[in-house]
Amino acid sequence: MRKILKNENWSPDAIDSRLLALLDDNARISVAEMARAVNMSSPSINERLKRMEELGVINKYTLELDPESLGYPLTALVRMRQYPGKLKQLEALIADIPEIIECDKVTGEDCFYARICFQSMPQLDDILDQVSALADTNTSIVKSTPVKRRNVPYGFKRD
Amino acid sequence: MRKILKNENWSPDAIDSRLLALLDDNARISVAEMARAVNMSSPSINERLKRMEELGVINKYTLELDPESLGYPLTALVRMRQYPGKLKQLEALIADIPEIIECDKVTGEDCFYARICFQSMPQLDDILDQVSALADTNTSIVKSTPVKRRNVPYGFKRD
DNA sequence: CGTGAAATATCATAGCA
DNA sequence: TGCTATGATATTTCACG
Repeated sequence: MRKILKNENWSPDAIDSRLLALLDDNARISVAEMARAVNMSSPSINERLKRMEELGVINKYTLELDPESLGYPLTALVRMRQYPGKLKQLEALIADIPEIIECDKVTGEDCFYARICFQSMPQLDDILDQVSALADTNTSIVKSTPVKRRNVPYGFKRD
Repeated sequence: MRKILKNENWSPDAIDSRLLALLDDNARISVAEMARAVNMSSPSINERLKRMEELGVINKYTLELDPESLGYPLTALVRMRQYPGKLKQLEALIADIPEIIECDKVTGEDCFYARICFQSMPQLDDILDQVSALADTNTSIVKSTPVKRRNVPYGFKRD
């Protein structure tokens, strides 16, 4: 599953799109079942998957875990702006806290946007205390999620 | 893979954690290979997976696609505050734009945080124009991603 | 790119510790 | 919860259009 080249001009055909949809829905579906779904042979499905993996279109097959079941019922979105000279330290701290499940460096006033999942308010407080030594923070608690994380559009071009 | 009950007190044991790690890394790994990795039989691994699926710990097996390969090299994080009386319309619009790959409703001044992937600046402009009819927006462009989206911690409790 | 067929590996279930 | 054994499926490779 190593990316062989940056393919600027690849685009899925109708079959690829359907395969991606099937895998998006359940990445453990068998090749045989996908083959049946699109009326093709298993070997050709296999080749298509290999191709998409090697092109880097498919980054990985993975799990979506339920945070609540694992004891993390709450999520916060935190904007951070590091204090002068603290950038490296802040990046290291962020990478080191497993409850920070995503962090982007952005343009504009706030430098980082982080997504933090937490078990209780005291735990969030503890994490924010650590971060506050290195950055100004602005925290919002997630009340609901109108759009759950989904993949980029992968339907074939019908322009 | 239907969630049977909200299990407040479940927590993975050492074997479960290793299985989750294997699946997190590659959700298409065979049951037999997992069994080998943890020195157990395939049927018992199968049962553990079923249990975690039914408990709702494992939400789904899915794909991680590479946005760039699919023509979406850019990401923006947008904070939105809807205009009076426009909440429902805004939520409908957000759900309808496939380039908005995630959206949370939060406490505080800004009501929504959205993640938008886009192909070009004109496309982002177009999307923001649509949103701007219903809400104030504040947009940041992602420059880099120090922590890529990862799952909640699932190592077994070693307190 | 696609296929069919055959060797190998895997999965699912039943029966039992 | 776990194991072994087994028949049914799935995967993968190959020669070929």
